[in-house]
This record gives sequence, C-alpha cells and structure tokens, in this order.
Amino acid sequence: MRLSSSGFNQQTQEGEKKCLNSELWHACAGPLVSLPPVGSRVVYFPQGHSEQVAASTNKEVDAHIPNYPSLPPQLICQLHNVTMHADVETDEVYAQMTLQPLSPQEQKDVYLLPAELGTPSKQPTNYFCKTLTASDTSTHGGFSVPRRAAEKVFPPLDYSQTPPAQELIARDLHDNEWKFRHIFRGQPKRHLLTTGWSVFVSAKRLVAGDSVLFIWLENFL
Amino acid sequence: MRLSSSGFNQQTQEGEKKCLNSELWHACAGPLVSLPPVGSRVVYFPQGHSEQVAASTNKEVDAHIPNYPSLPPQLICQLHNVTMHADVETDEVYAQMTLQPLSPQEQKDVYLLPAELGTPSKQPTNYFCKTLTASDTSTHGGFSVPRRAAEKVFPPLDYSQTPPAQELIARDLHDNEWKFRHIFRGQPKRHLLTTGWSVFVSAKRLVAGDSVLFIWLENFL
DNA sequence: TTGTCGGCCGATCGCCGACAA
DNA sequence: TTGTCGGCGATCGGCCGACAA
Repeated sequence: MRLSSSGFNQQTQEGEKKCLNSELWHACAGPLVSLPPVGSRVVYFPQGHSEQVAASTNKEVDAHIPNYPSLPPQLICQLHNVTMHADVETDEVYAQMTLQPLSPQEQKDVYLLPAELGTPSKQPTNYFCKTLTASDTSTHGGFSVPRRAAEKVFPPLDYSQTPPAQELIARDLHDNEWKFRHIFRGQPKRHLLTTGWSVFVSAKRLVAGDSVLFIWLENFL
Repeated sequence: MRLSSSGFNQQTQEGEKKCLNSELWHACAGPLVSLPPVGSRVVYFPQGHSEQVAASTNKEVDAHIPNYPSLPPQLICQLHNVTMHADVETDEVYAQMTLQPLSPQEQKDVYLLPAELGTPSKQPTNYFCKTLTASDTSTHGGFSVPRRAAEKVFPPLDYSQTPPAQELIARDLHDNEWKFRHIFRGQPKRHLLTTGWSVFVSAKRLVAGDSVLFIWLENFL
C-alpha cells in the first residue's frame, strides 16, 4: 500500500512552494509525527539505527555497514539540521537529521531550549485522503471524487455552466506539476477527475488500495 | 546506454540454469572481465573502494560510509566467495566477493595456488549483440534480426512453411522467461521478432542506442 | 452517494510489404 | 542487407450516463 499526494496552489509569489511542501509533508506524515527543532538535544541509538538500516536495505549494502562494538548503546546529541524529503520512487516521506554527539562536559552544561521550540506540526484542514478503488485505477475511466471532499478542498465550480468543469493544477512532494480536468456530471451528478488522471496513476504506479491525499492552501477572494 | 540480454535454453535437465546464467553473465561482462578463483589472494584498496562507492551512490548513503584513517592503503586478502549478479533495474552485471584480510604471518606462509585456478571466462560463441535502432524500439513494429545472427544463433526455421515462423523462449539474467515470435518474411525476406518484442522493450525500458545480447546454449539433434 | 458497467469513438499498437540507403 | 515508412485491422484508452449497492 502506498500514498501519493498533491497540493494545489494558486501560483502566487515565490516562497509559497517551501510552505506548500512543508504542509504537504506533514499531511503525509500524519499528526503523530512531529520534528524536533534545530538546536535541541536528542538521543541517538546506534544499534537500533544499524538494525533498521540492515533490515530495510539489501544484503550488498550490509557489507558496507560495519559494526562498532565499542560504541555506547546511546548517545546524547545536538540536532544541527533537519530537512524533509520524499522517496523519489514511492513518495514515502522521511526526514534527514544531522546530529553531533556531545562531550560529557557539554552534557553537563546548561541546556537552553532553542527559542523556536515547537514550530508545531500543523495539520492542514483543507485536505482529503481517499483509498483508491478498482475503478479509480482502471484504465477504463477516471477518479471519482467524494462529494464532501470536492466541495471542501477543490476550488469552487461555476455551476451555471453545463457541465460545470475546470482545470486543476497540483504539485506533488517533488514539486512536479500535474493537471487534472475536474468535472461535475452524470446522473446522479458526481465530481470526477478525468483527463490527466490516468497519467498520474501510471507515473506514480498507483494500484487499487493505494491512497491519494489532496490539500489546498490558498484562500480565494 | 544500456545492455539487455537473453539466453535461450531447451528446457533440458536442471543444473542447466546455473550454467546458462554463468555464460550469459560472462557474455555481458565481455572478454576483458575474468573472475579470480576462490581461495586465491587478492589486493584490496579501501580508499579506492570508498571513493567508488561514494561516487556511484547518492548522498544519503554517503552518510553511512565512515572514514577509516588508520587503515593501510592496501590489504592482502584471501578470496572466500564469488557470486555473479545483475542489477534488478538495469541488468548491469557485477560480481560480489567476500574477502578476508591475511595476518602478516599468513602472508608469509606458503601460498598454494588453488587447484581450480583459472576456470576460464569462456566466451560463448553462439551469441550476437545488436545496438537497437529507432525502428527496433518504436511501438510501430518489431525487432529486425541481422541475418547472419539469426542463422547462427537462433534455432533453425522450417523454410518449407510460408511464412517460416517459430516461437522463441528466452531467459534473462534474472531467469525471467520471455517469449518472442520469430518470423522470416517480407520482400526482400528478413528475420524479425514481432509478437512479444514490445513487451520486452517496455519492461526493460529500452531505447534506441541500447544494446541487446542473445546467446544460445543447446545443441540440436 | 459512489462503485462498476456497457456503449461508443478516437488514438495507439503492431503486423504487413514497399522502398531505398 | 536492413532501417524506415504508409497501409490497415485490432486493440485499448478514456469520456459518457445507466444502474444498483
């Protein structure tokens, strides 16, 4: 099971993109994930990290990961840098952190919490997540948008037109742009993503059971 | 530029497969590559290896590769194991070797060359390699087989039929099976791979300029 | 409300010889 | 000898509402 995601933005100024990616990253990571602030002290467990790397990589890489029998089981470190990433292949989100072990003397020093402690992992409210059905991923048709989701998250349609439709432009975690035709049609009426959807499905290699997450950042005037 | 390859075999006994993979591996590696026999002594250059790994992998893996400033620039080792591999994504061939550093005393010991020294890197003779043209990789048609190659490497056709055709079954480096329709038709007559070829092209993500290598192992009665 | 389907039409795939490099 | 092309039938993609869960 995998998760793909897109964020819409209104092509305003620069600097929005970083904001979008951060919000999108947190939306994908979920509310249980919060990142420690730069400058804070964290505990690093070498053995656990080594086992995790060994388990998640193949044997060949194992050969390059030596044992350090002399290492203590845990190290008090200072966090120097945090960057948010997403796997190029799977869009799985992860964070990369630079840690520096503190000497025993440094550990005794007064620990001043960094002022910016707790840039909170604010979850976006204008988002929706759907598990893809067989029809959603089939080549036979498009993506069926749950009604409440479309009304809350997507830009409003002009319902005076027949059928109401618009082009949506979204960006994924890698800042790639995707275009979707959003239409409100059928009997009974429903929201659909048609043109552009199948390109997204095949590019992300989505199958039934995977999930997609959409967020919407801008306010409309 | 990439290289994909296939070997045909006649579904005889077991144990053939390993032979096929070894021959196919050497055919892909080329005549300049020969593997040292198990038990022989080899020289390992840690610095060169480290630089090579750093250059061929991304930055994140770099973080897991520490420096060993105290290591000597070269280590005399004994070769314990050699296995042949091919990259799952690209079919690039490589070998994995297990080395054990020898103590100074062991290095002084008499070095008995292993008896099996020089299992030679025998290059198969029944093979051909072709650089793919735009027509070969286009979805418009199949694969044009050079005439001499088809006559030397492929199983013989029954030319009394019109048109002469047969189904070829081949295995790649990962032992996956591929089926191709081999037909001799057109004016002037030529050998073509039609049905099944486009599946192979898209699965291996071949483009014009890549190469394919076919070998044929069995004798026919 | 929304998942799946039949209908339908246009785009692409893929097999064929013609032709020329 | 073989790379590319026009031709053409068959298949697939993808948009539509019908229908039912």
